[in-house]
Amino acid sequence: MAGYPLAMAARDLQERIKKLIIEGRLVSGAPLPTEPELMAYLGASRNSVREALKALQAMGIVEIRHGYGTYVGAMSLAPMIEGLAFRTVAGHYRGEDTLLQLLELREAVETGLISRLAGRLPERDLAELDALVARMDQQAAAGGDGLAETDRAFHATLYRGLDNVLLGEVLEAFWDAFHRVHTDLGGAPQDPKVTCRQHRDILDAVRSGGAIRAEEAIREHFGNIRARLSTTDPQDPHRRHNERV
Amino acid sequence: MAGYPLAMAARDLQERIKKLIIEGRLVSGAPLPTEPELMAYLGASRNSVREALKALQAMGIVEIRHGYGTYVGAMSLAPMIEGLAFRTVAGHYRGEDTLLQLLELREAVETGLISRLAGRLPERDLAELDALVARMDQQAAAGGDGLAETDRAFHATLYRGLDNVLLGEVLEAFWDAFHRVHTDLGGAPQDPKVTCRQHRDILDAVRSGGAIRAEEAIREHFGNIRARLSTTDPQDPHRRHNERV
DNA sequence: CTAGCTCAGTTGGTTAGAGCAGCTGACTCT
DNA sequence: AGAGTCAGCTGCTCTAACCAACTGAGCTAG
Repeated sequence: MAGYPLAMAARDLQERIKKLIIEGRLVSGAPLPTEPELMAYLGASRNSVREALKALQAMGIVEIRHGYGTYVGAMSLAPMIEGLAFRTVAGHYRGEDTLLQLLELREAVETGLISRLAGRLPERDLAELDALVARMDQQAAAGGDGLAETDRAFHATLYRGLDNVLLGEVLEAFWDAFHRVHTDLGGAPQDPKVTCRQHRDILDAVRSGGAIRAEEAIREHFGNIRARLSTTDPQDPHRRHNERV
Repeated sequence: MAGYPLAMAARDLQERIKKLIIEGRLVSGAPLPTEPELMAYLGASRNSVREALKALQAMGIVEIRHGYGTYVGAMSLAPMIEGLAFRTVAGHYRGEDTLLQLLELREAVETGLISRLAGRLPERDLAELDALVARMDQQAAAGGDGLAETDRAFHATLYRGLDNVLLGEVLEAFWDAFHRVHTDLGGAPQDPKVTCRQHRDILDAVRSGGAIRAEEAIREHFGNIRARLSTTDPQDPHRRHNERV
């Protein structure tokens, strides 16, 4: 309609919108043109524009707010979590050990990284970790509410010391994906007390500076989760099925 | 239209299609219902169904082939590469050191993992790595064509020894994202000879079993790439701009 | 004068129907 | 029997209309 090759629109539309963001140096949250404006600019129908936006939204590149506008997305790793989670669940229901694989991925990466942290964490982070373990204790003593969130925070805070935002996000994404699939599949929750003690062990090891001891602490932690996994992972994963995928 | 809540269609459509895959135990490549069939099954218009499919396609969950049908996707980490690459490019053009961050992510993870491989790789893999380094030598002597692909294969083969398919895919995804962004941004290619020697060093270290030496070899390799990065990363990244992304 | 409500206008969400484009497989003509 | 053709599936794009969510200006009541 506007002098374009008249074929293969969809794929290109996404690229052109991306280009718009790149070349405009747009930061997350910056407003994008409205749908009618995009139609004019891209020379495509409303429909095609919307399909492109939907795809970009799925990748976290744009954010669409009904009745408000379209904006540059947060570009978090949320889509990656989504993808990993689905992939894991789908594989699981076909009888593959994908959840275990995901756990091993976390274990491999975290054991590899923990030794670089031993004895190198600033007091400020250590104090924060202390507080988190303390809270964990409380939550474990009570029903165990909110324990997962504290666990997440612990790992996040731990690897913040590596001083790489991206790395931190990736690890959080792995944690999220695992946790989400685990609960969606109705996996058995950990024993709060054991989990708590293991986190304290990790913190102690990192504080005292022993790289090898830290690695062992992490490995034991994951070993515990893994044990729980296999006890509740019968051949027929049909048992329970949540709405969320 | 078909007795459904009459609101909030789009988001749910994706979930329902996912559910279709999960509950059908569909493997990658299995055919999905056609658009008209999905319209009937989901009780939504063509347009909404297509938007949902587009989003799922962007996540690698379905694959759409024009004139042929819709199929369950490969669920590879390709979307994650896409997302990472865009995020990196966008940040770069806003003056952030995202490419360096991505490289450091790779370095952190790979240095963490290499020690677990030292002395543990089966002879079969070592031989394959030998062949790859040899090919690298050839390609370095010639113009340097195909060197990148060999580099990729080297890293992929190396971490195959960790015996976790998912981990291997994640590392490959990081490699792909970095390589793609680096070339798209017109970064300076490595010195083929240096790269070649460093890969041989890594292989030697892994073969001889020295965990620490292996780590050092990896670190030196990445240090080299990093040095190249900073020499060609002026304050104004405007210099060149590719079509892709 | 201000606090709160209302409503018009903007933005995205959904539907409908028509026609275009790529692929397959059976049918036909040589 | 083989090769070309065409009917029919498939997904792709467009147009046009209406629905639904949100904002903000303006009005009303206190």
